[in-house]
Amino acid sequence: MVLADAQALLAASIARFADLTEDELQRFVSAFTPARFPKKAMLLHAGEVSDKEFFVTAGCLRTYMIDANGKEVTLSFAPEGWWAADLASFTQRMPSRFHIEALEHTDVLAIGHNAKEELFASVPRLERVFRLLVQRRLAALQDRFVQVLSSSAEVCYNDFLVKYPMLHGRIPQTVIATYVGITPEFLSKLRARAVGKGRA
Amino acid sequence: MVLADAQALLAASIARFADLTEDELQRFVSAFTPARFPKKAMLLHAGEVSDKEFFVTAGCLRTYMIDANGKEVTLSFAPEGWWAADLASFTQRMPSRFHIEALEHTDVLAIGHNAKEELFASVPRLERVFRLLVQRRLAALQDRFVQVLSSSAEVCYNDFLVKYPMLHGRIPQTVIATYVGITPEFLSKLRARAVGKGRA
DNA sequence: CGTCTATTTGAATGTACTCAAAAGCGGTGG
DNA sequence: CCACCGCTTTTGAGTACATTCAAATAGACG
Repeated sequence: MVLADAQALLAASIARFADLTEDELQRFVSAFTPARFPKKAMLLHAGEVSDKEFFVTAGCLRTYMIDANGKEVTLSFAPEGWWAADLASFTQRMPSRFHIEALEHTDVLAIGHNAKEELFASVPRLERVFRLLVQRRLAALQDRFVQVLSSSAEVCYNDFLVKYPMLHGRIPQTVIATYVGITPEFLSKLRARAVGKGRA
Repeated sequence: MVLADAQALLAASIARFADLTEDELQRFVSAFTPARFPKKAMLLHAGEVSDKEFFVTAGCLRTYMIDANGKEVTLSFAPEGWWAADLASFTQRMPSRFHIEALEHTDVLAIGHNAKEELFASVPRLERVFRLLVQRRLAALQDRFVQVLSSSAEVCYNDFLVKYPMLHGRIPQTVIATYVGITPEFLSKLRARAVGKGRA
């Protein structure tokens, strides 16, 4: 993807939240630095203090953690047009509990802590934009949380398919299982059952 | 609780996030209106557009929803010093998916949508403070989410006890069960087992 | 006390897990 | 071109965790 296209995607994703002037949008976009990562690259290791927020313009990132039993738990995927970051670590300068990994060859626009603070100083209205963005993420996580707490594995898996249709066939089932919160073996059995019921 | 004490609690809870002047703090606190609710009062019904954010100064609120199968799922409790609100509904003016209920006779300081916007206009730095507050809530929910997805019911219940020690004995077990994500019967069995292991 | 609701207990069932092994699939070298 | 390797996915048997439904018991409140 050409850099200008990536920047346009970023600008579009933020423009929904506030009426920014051309100049403000320009300053916003140019605060980000492009970067690309090969498949399996680790963009953040648990224990590090995160200094980047990533906006994905191509490929896909995964944010996950290792639980007390050594099992991976996937918090979210970030395909094109989505954000990935450990905000707690980024904002509060504390060690991250999450890993961020490239599931594919992935292009991002990244912004560091200092650049973000300077951006806020330069365009104070963005403070509000980012608050709204974080609130959306909170609302989205609330949804997912309530669903996991109240639904069967089958429902959660179907929800993954609906929520991330663009990831169909791009992600190994072992990884999807860590998102749904089940074992890969059981996910395989769910899929077999779904085929029997007439779904591909 | 005397109003002044309640306001002091609110001021203290916000002062951790930014160095505000006396004047700013004063404007912040006086944007809130005190209110009190009897046990079982509904502060917000799902389907309504939420127009209040609540800061609890005495008693306890519960934020929950009814899932597709008609079961209650508790997102969070808000005892003294905690916040309760459906931010998605409040910010985006959309129908709430959550109910907010008083589990006890509860005193709050409440702020409506207009008052909050005026407050932001009057003290722009608060925009940042609220962003940080929301980020904390997001981080807290991430923790809880990962735990629910990766831990047994027993671990989740113990975590409730650790997280909300001040609620010990104040909340019916049927409600705690909706927080942990299990049936009240099974929670009872967990407790029986814990007693056998030597815990009260 | 009696009534209402909350909690506990028990038996049968279902959902998802573990462990083990087999099958599929893409790449690589002979 | 195919035989083999390593990795992912599937299948199966046995087990553990949690649920449902039903009934007994305990607490709270008038």
